[in-house]
Amino acid sequence: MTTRVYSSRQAARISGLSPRQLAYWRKSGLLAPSHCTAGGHARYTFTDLIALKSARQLLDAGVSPQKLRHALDALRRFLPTLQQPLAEITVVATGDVMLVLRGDNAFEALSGQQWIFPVARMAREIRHLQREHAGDTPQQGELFPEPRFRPARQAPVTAK
Amino acid sequence: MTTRVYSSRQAARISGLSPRQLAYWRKSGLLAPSHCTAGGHARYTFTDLIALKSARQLLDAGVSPQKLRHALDALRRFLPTLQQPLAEITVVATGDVMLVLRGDNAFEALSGQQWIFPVARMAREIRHLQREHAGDTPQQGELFPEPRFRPARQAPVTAK
DNA sequence: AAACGACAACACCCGGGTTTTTTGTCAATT
DNA sequence: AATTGACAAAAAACCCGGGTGTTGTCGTTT
Repeated sequence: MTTRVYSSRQAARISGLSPRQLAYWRKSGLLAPSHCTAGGHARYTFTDLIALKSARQLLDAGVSPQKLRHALDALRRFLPTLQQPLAEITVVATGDVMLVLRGDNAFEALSGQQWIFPVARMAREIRHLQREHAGDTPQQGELFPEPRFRPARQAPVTAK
Repeated sequence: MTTRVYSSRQAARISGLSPRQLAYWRKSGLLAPSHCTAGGHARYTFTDLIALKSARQLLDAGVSPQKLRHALDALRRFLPTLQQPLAEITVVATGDVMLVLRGDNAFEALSGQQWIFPVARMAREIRHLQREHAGDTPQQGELFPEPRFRPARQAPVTAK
């Protein structure tokens, strides 16, 4: 099967990024195309496009380019098997953070190797403790009333 | 059923916090016991203990006391039905963020009502795109090898 | 025992100014 | 058509004090 590739202009149009950004990102190593022609022209694969699109979403979410860079550096360092991190994992982000999710666990992409803590385990623990001591916990009607928040900024992501 | 309560000393021992902290937190309104004796002595319920234990974990995760305070203020403001937020919801955190999780969604406890994003939906979307273009994505052996982090830094690579 | 008050040490947050990064525009080159 | 290089503007990170919040310790009080 022939692997369809895209020129920088096409990649820019599809991802919503400027050609200039693609060029700079390529040169600086932030997000380089998987291939290039003999003449040195970029050739983006579909996977690359996913990464670019994800990057765009992260930027829109308020993540600064520098943080994105650091996060990607960290990810590449941690998980060398990932070719194009943004295309292969799930990331949540606001302006301040980038979290990498995997199953029950989550860790922070930015500040390096620090694990968060196992979400589900904690939840299970608490639930268990609560069951043991049923009757102590004040009954709460709605545990979580559908909170309606204003559609502020959108946050993005990517997945494997 | 009699509701078992705990003295401040007991609460401190169980939660791993210092009595001094409990006293200050109580006085400052960060995390006050649900009841107290006629003489003004604290009486922590089991639910309170869960909140205290959770607070401790958050501190251990690098959340500063001030951020914890702000987050709790925010949560109490957003979700007034919650008596003891830390005991009734799931929170993940690193030093920089606190996320409140609920089903597929997540929002940030600190900076207010900003939604992060629908994890599952995005994941589905991307996966769908990839299926359409199957054959393009280079196959990766282990998608996610158990990562063990090394506390070392190294220079980022520049792409050709 | 527990709470309170006062003091001190320490960590953290906020604001302003400086330095670095990122991006746009415009040739020049391949 | 795409990349490169040079320059400038904009944006973000960084550094550094000063003020505030937290916590430990030690008496005193309830």
